[in-house]
Amino acid sequence: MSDLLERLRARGWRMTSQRRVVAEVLDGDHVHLTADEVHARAVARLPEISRATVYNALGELVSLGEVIEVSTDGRAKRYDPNAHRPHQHLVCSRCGTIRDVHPAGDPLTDLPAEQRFGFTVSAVEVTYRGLCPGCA
Amino acid sequence: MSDLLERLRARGWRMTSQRRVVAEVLDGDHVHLTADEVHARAVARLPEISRATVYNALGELVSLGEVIEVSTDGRAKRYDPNAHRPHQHLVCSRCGTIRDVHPAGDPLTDLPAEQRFGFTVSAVEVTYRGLCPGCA
DNA sequence: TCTTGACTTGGACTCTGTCCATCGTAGGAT
DNA sequence: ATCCTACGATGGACAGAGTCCAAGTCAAGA
Repeated sequence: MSDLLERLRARGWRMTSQRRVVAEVLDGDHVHLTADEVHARAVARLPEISRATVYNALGELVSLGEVIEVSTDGRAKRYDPNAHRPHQHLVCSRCGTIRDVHPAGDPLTDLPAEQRFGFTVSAVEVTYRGLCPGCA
Repeated sequence: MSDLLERLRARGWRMTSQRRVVAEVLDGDHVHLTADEVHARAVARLPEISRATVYNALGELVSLGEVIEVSTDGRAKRYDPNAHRPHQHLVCSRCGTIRDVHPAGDPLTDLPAEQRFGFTVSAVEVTYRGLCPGCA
């Protein structure tokens, strides 16, 4: 069904019912679930799936570049399946809602050479914080 | 001695030996210690100080706006006393070193209205990732 | 110096995530 | 269709980071 499952199979990812469920749970836009939330939704479809398996599958999806790990609050990491289009996050400070945003321009070039301290900069994470319409 | 202690006292922050030590440990530029690191350094000066007290003091310094909480790695939060000048962070992906950087321009204005989903955006966090000179 | 409310303590507890020995199974080989 | 086996799943113990609480202590104003 989903491209994600197709891509994973094509890359030789051994398919199990557990992995399929985890990948399916992560399908969609503006999805930013914690590992426990993924586990809870997976259990709804496959009651005996364990936490360790969910953590394993998430870790592999991240390694494969199919899912991005996001830590917006210093608590649980969240998993974002929108990995194929560079984007940033807009987070509500009250309720924690997260939206993906796509600003113009490349934030990487915003850091002038004299501010790089000799670092080789290869990525930028940007998090916009504020209140969502429901919490304002 | 430090402005920080003066400001805290002026704002009616009840001064104790424990709080003084925590504030002193956080003095300086490019300081980004975890709570446990702050505790370890505090213990060197005040052997009986407890972890809970360090957490309490750090939490209050953050509430007072004197220290910024930074989560760059999804592990322990780090505490940055450079709270009075807006800045961003440059993080080494290998060794974890953190530098404060001050790019030109206001990153808040980079997010166009049609990308705000009705949010009232009030802050931006930017983390540049790469390799430091020692790890490159 | 006294008093009192705020601060500190340390241990128990929660949450998030990792590790490991054992069991089960996907998928290639026959 | 069946068999094999290496890879994946399981769940319980463990670890790291942080919070909570009841009891004891102390800073600072009266």
